[in-house]
Formats: sequence, C-alpha cells, structure tokens
Amino acid sequence: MATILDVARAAGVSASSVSNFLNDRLGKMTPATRERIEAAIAQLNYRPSRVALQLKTGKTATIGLLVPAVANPFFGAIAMAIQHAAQARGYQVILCNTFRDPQREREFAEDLMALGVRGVITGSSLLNPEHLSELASKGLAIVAFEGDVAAAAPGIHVVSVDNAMVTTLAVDHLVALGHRRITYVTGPAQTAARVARLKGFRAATLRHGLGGEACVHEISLPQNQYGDDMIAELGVDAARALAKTSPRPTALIAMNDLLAIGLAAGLREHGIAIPDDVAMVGIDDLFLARLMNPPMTSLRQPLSAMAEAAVDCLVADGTEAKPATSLIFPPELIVRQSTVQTAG
Amino acid sequence: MATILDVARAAGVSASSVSNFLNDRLGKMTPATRERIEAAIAQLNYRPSRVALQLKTGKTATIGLLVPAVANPFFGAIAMAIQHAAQARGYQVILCNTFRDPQREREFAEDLMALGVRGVITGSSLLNPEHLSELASKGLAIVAFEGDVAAAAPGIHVVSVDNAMVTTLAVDHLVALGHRRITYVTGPAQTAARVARLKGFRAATLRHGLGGEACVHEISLPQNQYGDDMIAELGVDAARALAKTSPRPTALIAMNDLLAIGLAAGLREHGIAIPDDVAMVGIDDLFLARLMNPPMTSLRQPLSAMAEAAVDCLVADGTEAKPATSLIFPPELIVRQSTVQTAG
DNA sequence: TCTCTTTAGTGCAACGATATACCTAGGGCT
DNA sequence: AGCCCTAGGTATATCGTTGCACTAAAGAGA
Repeated sequence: MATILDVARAAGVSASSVSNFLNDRLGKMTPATRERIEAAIAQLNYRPSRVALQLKTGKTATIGLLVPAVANPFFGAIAMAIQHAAQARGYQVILCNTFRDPQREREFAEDLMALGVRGVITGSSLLNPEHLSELASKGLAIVAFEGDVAAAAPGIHVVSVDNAMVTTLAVDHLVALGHRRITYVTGPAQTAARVARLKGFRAATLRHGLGGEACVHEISLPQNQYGDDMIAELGVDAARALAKTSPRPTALIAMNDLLAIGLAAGLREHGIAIPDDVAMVGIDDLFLARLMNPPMTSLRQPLSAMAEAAVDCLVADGTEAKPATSLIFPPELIVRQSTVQTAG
Repeated sequence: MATILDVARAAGVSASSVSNFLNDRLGKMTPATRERIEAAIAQLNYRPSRVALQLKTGKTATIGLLVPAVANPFFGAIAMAIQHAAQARGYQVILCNTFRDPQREREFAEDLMALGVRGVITGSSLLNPEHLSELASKGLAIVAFEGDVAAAAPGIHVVSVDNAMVTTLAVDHLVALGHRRITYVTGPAQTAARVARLKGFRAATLRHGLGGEACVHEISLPQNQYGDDMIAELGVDAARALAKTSPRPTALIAMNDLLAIGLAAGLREHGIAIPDDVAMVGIDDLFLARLMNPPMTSLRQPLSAMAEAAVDCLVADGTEAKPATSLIFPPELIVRQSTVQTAG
C-alpha cells in the first residue's frame, strides 16, 4: 500500500502539501503542484490509511450497531437501513449480535469504544439501560433505536417509532370494524418497546370502554435464553392456548409480525380461519406480512427515515456534546386481508 | 480514555513494561511489578486503543462482510453466523450491503482494504469475480461464501455448501416419492450458486431418466435492479404462470426458501394445494420453512460450521500467503409436510 | 535599496501503541 | 577483588497521518 510519503516523493512535494491537498486546504497551492499531486495519487492508486487518520484525529468514520440477532428479519431490516444511511454519510457499520444479554451488550460497547467508534446504535434497548448509561457518561454516544421518550437516560438519544401509538392504531382499527373481544399477545416485558406497546393497548381499550373483553396474553420465555428467533414458534404454542379460551377473542394483536406468523400457523392447525373466525394485526410490517395467507394487516415503522435520523445523531458535529435528543416517528397502518376480507 | 502512559505512571513503571505485560511477555517481570500494573489497569479501567495497535502492527482484528442485503433472512442468518464466529476469535465484523452491484462491491472492498481489514467474506459471489480478483492480487484476502470450486479464482478462497448436491438431493427425494414431472424454479443465472444448483438439477433429472418431464422455469428480474427482497413476490407471479401450464408439474423445487414462500402464496391463490396437488421443496432451510403452511421440506446448509471455516481462513496466521482453499460442505435434507403428508 | 507583506510550501511534534536495543544492579565464579 | 552474566526494566524509533509554526521567495511601497 502506498503511503502519503510515496505520493509526496512521486509529486516532488512534501507530505504536508499532499495532506493539505487531501483536506481541501487548497487556498495555498499552485494549480501546477495541485495537478502533480493529483497525478501521483492516481498513478499510485493511493488511498489514505483510515487507521492512521483515526489515530491522529481521534475521530473514526465508524459506528457500532448492537442488535439482538440479525437473523431476525426485523433486525435484519434495521441493520440494512442503518448501514445504508451510514454509507451515504461515509461511515462504516460494525455489527454485533447481543442476544439481549446485558453483559454481552456492555462488552461489545466497550470493545467498540476501544475501536474509537463515533457512537453506537442499539437496535433494541433493554428495560434498564444502566450498563449503557454508564458508558454514556464516559463519553460514548449512544442512540436507542427502540423504546420511548422515558427511556432516554442522560447521554442516550432515542430514535423510535411511537410504540404506544402502534397498538393504539391497531385497537382503533379493530374497534372500527366492530371488534370488542380483542386480545394482545406479547412476550415478557423485557424491552422498552414491549412495555410501551402494552401500555398503548391498555389505554386504547380502556378509552373504547372495553373492560374484561380486552385481554393480554403474555408468553413466557425459557429462562435466560434468547428467544427472538424462536418467537414465531412460541406463537404456535400460544395459538394452541388461545384456541381453547372461551369466549374466544374475535381479534388478535401480536407484539410483532414474527409472533403473528407463529400465531397464524398455530391457529390454522386448529382449524381457526383468519379473518373469518379471528382477525389478526401484526406490528413492524416485515415484507413477510404481505406474503402471508391471508396477507396480514400490520403497522409499518418508517425505518429509512429513522435510520437516517439515528446516524445523523452520531455523525453531526460530535465535537460539542449535544443534549440527548428524542425523535419519535409515527407508525402507519397497512390494512390487508387478515382484518378485512376483500372481494375476490 | 486512559492511555498506556497513564497506566505506566500509575504503576510507577515505563510504558514498555506495561506493553510487555499486555503481550504476555511475563518471563521478565517481578510478581510485584506485575501486580502493580494489573492494579493500575483495573483502577483506570484501561483498554488498549485498537486503533493505535492497528497502526503499529498493521494487523486489524476486523473482517469485512459483503452481502447483497441483510434484510434478506438468508443473508441475515449468514451475517449472524459469521459475526458470531468472528467474535469467538476476537474479531469485529464490518457489514456492507452490495445489492449485487459489482461497482458497489468493489468500492466497499477498497474501503475495507484502506481500513486494514484482515480479509473480506462475500456472502454471494457474482458470476465473474474479476472486480474482486484484482483486489485479491493486491493482497486482500477474500473468501467467497457461496459458489463452487470452479469459482475459486487465484487468491479467492471458497467456503460453500455443495450447491449441485443440494438440487441433486431434492430431485432424489421427489423421485423416490414417485414424482416425475418436476419443475425447478430459479432466478436468472447471476450467481455461482444459482448456476451450480441448476446444473445439479439437470444432471440429477437426466440420471433418473426424466426427459421433457423435468422443466426449468426461469424468473426474469427487472433489469438493473436488485431483487432479493422481492424474490418472494416474484414467486407469487411465477405461481400464476405455473398454475396455467399443462400438464402441470407434480412437484416444484425452488431456488431458495424465499422464492418458495412466494410460490406457495401464489399457488394458494389459485386453489392449488401443497402437497396434495403439488409437492414443494425449498433450499436453505430458513427458520421460516418450518412455520409455513404446510411446513416445508428444505435443504439445510451447515451455516455455523461454514462461518467458522470462513473466518478461520482469514484469521489463521495470515502472515504466510496461504494457497486458495476450497471447502465444500454437504447439505442436509429436512423432510416436512410439503412433500410428505404425515398423519394428523 | 531596504523593509514589509503575502503566498507557497515545508519541518516537526504529536496520536497510542510495539519491540528492538540498550542499561543497571546484584550475584556467582575464579 | 575483578569479571561477567542475567534478570528486570527502560529509552527510543516507528507505524501513516495531521496541522501548527515556520521559512523562502517574490512583489509592493517608500
């Protein structure tokens, strides 16, 4: 690999001049030298060493991304949106799978700090972000990509869909269709997003005057085990339990699309048809929602816009310690046949 | 952030001694000093700067991962397996979405080179890897995580499932069940894996004496557009076309599970039942295969083992330029109800 | 002609680690 | 006593870049 010194020699100038050229300090430079430097760079196919640059400036063009598991299509979608946004701004993304283990999450964040990343985006924030806020106080910029405003600890930015509004819209939609016996199926309250969604469900059903008709079915996970890639399977089991309840709910809202897929599979096994016997609403609007049988109504998060906002939080002039921001995006209801049987 | 000098001062020794301690050159060191250094490190919560280390040694604990799009659950699974394997060896993974654009792929690889990565793993190798082999000749270690032995250009390692065997096993399975009119549904021959799978299908059907009964249905993609996240949707359209063919095939093999999901959805729209009207075999065995209705027979790739092998290719003593290796892993047939109706 | 300013470009000390070559006691040997 | 060896530890150059402080040369003004 050619270094800045090789270029300087080839152009017959000093390394400083090449550096000046590279950093657009063109004010003081004859067009002639400028051209010689350009030619030398092209000829040697020179690219400045990012490593040296990082060491010198202390600033990396790198951000860390913590997700429970990219194999989960939802986090895959997030990872893609964030990498895409980062790349547009000249940044690289380092990927970490945390399996929702706070210990692991903390270790990753420390490693990333030693790597000199510009900041870290966590795809899913655990309920008590103590392990992260400690690092935040040490100067690590952190963006929680999920959760709600309340979760904004000092030094932790929040960029998230409005999780309470997600379930609110789902309930409103179902009530408008005449449903009253609505059950919300969720996993344990491990993450800020789950808590907010549950809260939204409770508030919305209360507002609509649904008392005992609105139920919450909480799925328990095997202890100390990461479950996102098995959430769908747990949904299959949950459907078994729901099939037996009496009176049966006329509509289900699932904590997310993956769970909904499992629920749908389980219901089918018991001969319960969607939407005729029970309506179903998912959350996240994965591309899979559209491909289900029947296609599933879901609530879409504006992932691209959110990813751009999250990256901007970290990229934009990090010199001055910015106050922790909270950006909440509205979800969008995408109606499909799992709640409304269309003609044909 | 504390530096090695801060630690040295706190322990009352020189930076050299701290460095010796950090690098397990303990032979020459009094237990007393050793303890003082340990204490200082703990007290300051010191972590060596990876950046400085990289600059000095020239070796990074970082590998690059190029995938078409992590939002695709298959590449999500690959990304997770590779990140996991890398982490176990103390390495970080930098993620890039290439959208199968050779131009973009090349630029990413160059950026990664400037970053000093130990090597690059490409999750999907395009048919002509010229743009990469040029970089390989400049000293970039590359592992193609897909493709076949033939794709091994100089300097490019190959770690892949045996793609010809994948379709061979699928055909053997269906023939054993009595099928003869088998159609292989595939996308355009853009990648080495797709070509190898198609070749395997042709060879296997020929061997079984299936002439015109064995068909290939190639789906065309919109020109110059990345299609992995829409593959499933294209499957829906393809099912429409297949439903009209006469005589209709009794079994379908899909290029991958995502396409199979789309096909299944499309067939259902036309009242064609799986497996009663047509049997279906997917490839990759995504976790979604198990959740389909009915659960889908698929061919599993040993991703964890493959990921470990790929990372080892790059990590293991990269000082001596190793000859390009080719590691081919056998797939495993997972039989489910899309080919065999089980009782119940 | 001499100074002063401006312009174009260079020298050098960092950034945080590593590792080679060096130094310094203390102890054993003759 | 004189010598050398060695264990234990340190001084220093270096990796590739940056950017401040500097200089050399040229033109302007008196």
